[in-house]
Amino acid sequence: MSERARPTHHCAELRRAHAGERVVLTGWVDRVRDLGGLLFLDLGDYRGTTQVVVRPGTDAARVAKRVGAWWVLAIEGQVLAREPETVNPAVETGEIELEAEVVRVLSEARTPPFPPTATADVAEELRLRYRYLELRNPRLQRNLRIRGRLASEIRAHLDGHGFLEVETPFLTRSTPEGARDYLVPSRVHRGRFYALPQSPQLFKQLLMIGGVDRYYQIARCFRDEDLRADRQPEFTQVDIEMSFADPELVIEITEGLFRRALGAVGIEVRPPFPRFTHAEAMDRYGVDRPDLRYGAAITDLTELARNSGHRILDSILDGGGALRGIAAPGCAGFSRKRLDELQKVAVAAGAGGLFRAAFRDGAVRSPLARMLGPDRLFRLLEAAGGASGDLLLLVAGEPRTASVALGALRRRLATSEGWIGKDDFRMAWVTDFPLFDWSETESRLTSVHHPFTSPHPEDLHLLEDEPLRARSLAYDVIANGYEMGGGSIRIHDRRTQQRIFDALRVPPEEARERFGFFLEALEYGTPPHGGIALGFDRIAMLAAGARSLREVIAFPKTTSATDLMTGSPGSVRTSQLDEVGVALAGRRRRASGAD
RNA sequence: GGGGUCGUAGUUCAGUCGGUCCAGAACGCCGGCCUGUCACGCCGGAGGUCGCGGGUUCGAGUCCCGUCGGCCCCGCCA
Repeated sequence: MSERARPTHHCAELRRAHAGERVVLTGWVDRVRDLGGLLFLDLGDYRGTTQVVVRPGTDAARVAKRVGAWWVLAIEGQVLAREPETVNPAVETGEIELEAEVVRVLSEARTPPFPPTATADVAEELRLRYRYLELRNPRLQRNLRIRGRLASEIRAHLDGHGFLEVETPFLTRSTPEGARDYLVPSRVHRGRFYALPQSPQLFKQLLMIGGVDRYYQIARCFRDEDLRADRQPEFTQVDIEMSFADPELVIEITEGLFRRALGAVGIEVRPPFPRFTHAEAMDRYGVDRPDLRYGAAITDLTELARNSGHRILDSILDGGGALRGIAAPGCAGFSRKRLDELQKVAVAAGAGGLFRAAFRDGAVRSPLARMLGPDRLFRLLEAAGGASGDLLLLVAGEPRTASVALGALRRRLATSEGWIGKDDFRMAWVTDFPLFDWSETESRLTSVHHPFTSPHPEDLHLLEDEPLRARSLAYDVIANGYEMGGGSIRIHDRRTQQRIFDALRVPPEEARERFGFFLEALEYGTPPHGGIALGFDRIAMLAAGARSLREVIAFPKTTSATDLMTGSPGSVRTSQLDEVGVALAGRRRRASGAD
């Protein structure tokens, strides 16, 4: 009688051809069907299940009578081909069963708070608290396997292109700009703090200076900001940097990476990906990460609409405004209620109002018809790429605002009208981002990308006088309306870097204090370099067809950045605080639970 | 920081206008019966801080205020 617990086969492996073999299976009890005499139990793991038959009166039966769901067993016995009338065609292993001779209980199990293999209707709060149980669910098993496969393919791709995987510190220092840092107090240096990296940005540039001319890392990053379905406080970037690179090289390597990694999980993307300048993306789609899985792009109709006789429209256009529109396919029959909803969406997105025209059966219905006339409305429809049956939605106003509002309508309609095919996957590049934008709250310029992004060489002369018109050598890679990553060619000379800090109004003493080491490094022979950082969790999320990053992270956090399983963040003893020289601000002390 | 939404047996939910609702169902769990089941079946049983605190009321799961937690969104996220 063998005492071994090591399986000879896994639970989805046995077939008719194994009949007669003596095997050992290990796994969880999925279900027990005790018929009083005969007892069946399904033994399984993430690969599948195998039916075990236990005969009455045997030693195996005496043990099997006790077991419950999710006990861990090793079962030794002989594989039997089932009689034709007892074959279960719904199960891969349904042609055989294992006749138990020895049932060993490796582990008993409490009844789980929810059935791990059927979690669809279970409150997420509960699933997160017992995440290790939910991980047994086939959906999460599949997602984790997709994620793991992506990581290994990405490594293989980059290794194959001469990139070296290098780790960079987690305990580093806070940098200005960007998100809030997670801080770690120093015990040795009271009153000083490490910051967890928001990205390995400076380190990867220093690796270029250090002669590692092709670097990558699948790196954890930390940002203490409010969360969303597609944002976690700690997340993973595929961080890539290379010396002597131009945007074309970065794009080529990245496209190859996506083709290989996504291809390995059954998603075909075909480089070269289409490209849009940031200005084109904003004008045509009203966002900097357009979803290309559906049409209804935005068209500028200003010239066709001039001198319409419509008082409001004319005054907007004469004042330098634009008329832009989208043709929503098949939406001509929308009810008054649905049109009102669209109006609300447009106004919430900044539009002053929403004009519309519905085209059906060679006729047009529109509040604009009386002033513009049907012929002009049909010309607008044609210019917007529409046809009979479509609903033309028009926004007049400041050109960019009009596009942003129409972009919001486009996204809303894509969801409500089912414009998105289930297996569509469309990637693209957005290039020529502005270098700066204006922060109303801080009354100063801020970097659109980050302060180490190279200005576009043609726009260097704009930095001091017209900085908001300056473009950068930054690029984003997008998929299905999500930003999948972004990168840039970096500044590699000290003087240009200084001009950027000046434009950002970073005080010289602060620049020196917080990354003097980096500015100094730039003075010791810096190769031109650039790279990209890809949002690995989002790649995995889209590859898995999931709607939330929590679906592709083994142990994710809630939208309030807590871990319901471990209870983090947790309180610490006062002695621990004393050790690191931290005192809680008065009224918070009790609330935080420190004791 | 703001808005929305949800919170009732282990789980998923129902619970009408505030009153036979000392809160029900299904699944799960426990016990009994059952030798070809595979969502086994049949019979029986146990199981509740209606998230928490306060208020209104003769009476609150239900109404009001506050608060905690999950999720979604805006701000924020170079």
